[in-house]
Amino acid sequence: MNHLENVEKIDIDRFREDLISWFRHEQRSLPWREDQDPYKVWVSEIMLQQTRVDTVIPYFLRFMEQFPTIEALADADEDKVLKAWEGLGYYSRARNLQAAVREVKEKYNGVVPDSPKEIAGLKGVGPYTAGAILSIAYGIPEPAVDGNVMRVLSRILLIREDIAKPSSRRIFEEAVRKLISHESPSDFNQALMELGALICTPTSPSCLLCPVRDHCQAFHEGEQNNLPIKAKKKKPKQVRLAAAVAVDGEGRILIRKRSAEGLLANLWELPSVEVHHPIGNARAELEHFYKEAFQAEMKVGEPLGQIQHVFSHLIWDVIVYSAELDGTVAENESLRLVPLEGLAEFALPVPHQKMLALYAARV
DNA sequence: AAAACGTGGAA
DNA sequence: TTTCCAAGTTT
Repeated sequence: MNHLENVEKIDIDRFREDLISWFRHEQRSLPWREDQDPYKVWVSEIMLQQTRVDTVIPYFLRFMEQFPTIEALADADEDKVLKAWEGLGYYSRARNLQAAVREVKEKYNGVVPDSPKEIAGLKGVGPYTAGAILSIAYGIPEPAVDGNVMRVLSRILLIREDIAKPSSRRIFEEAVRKLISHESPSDFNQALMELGALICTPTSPSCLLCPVRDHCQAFHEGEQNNLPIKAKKKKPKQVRLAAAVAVDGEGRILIRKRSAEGLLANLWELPSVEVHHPIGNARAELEHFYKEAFQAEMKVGEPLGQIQHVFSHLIWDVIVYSAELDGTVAENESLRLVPLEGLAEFALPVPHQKMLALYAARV
């Protein structure tokens, strides 16, 4: 099936003009739109991956204040970068961004490269982000196909591919290559995304306000509410955990740094163990775990409460206990005893913030 | 190709 | 309450 045949039905010159003209009048004022600094464009694009604009804004402002340049970010401690990212989610974005910035500093003399090959080779920069930086920062006519663009073009071009499939992106990239303005690639790409965010929304698109309604084949067919086609995602898996807020004689809480790989990599946490359903003597399992992992003798007290946290692919149900450490625990790079007030210095993921809130409510 | 990888807000 | 999602990338 040739998905691009409908491109031929578009009056491309008028489409570009209607779209870009709308964008120039109606675009939102956003912090990363104040200039075209490739570093700022880059940081904003990474933060915006799978994340709402309103969520990103305060993080972006703080991040640019703390790490204003490629040099500043390259020279920062990873712990500081993760702390700045705390609460944003998908933390590998932060670690990959810093790794990539360090590569730009060393290999490209601190200048974000402007070739598709070089920029796509950077950690955390996939096909979307590469196209976004090239077009927005450098004015190069490359596709930047995100979820917005696939939704908008699936309607305008009446493309019935499942946009949840990895292979679909290629089809939309080919469409963009035919449609994109070579005079204003930045405005064109951003306009497609802005249209998706403001007008051509997932449910109940505002077709009556749409600047390119006349070009939209889904609107013409009355199909705008049936597109895009998108497969449902599967439900997250349930995981039951037991965690302890383990306090030593001086009121300090035992925290540890998570593994460098996988979920919440390199963030700090209250140590926890998975408890398997009916078996569970969670209290005994926790004491055993602390002894094995930290050589810590610990008396587990009463439950402080239970928290639930929903990730994209799993659900944590955590029973949280208070506990008292007997004697000393040897601190090291990834194991620390920290007073409650001192925890603000550490990057803790949201579920562990919730667990700590149960403890903080008692003291 | 499919699964891992976070979070908070909207429908 | 439940589902879906919001400017994706990596493995």
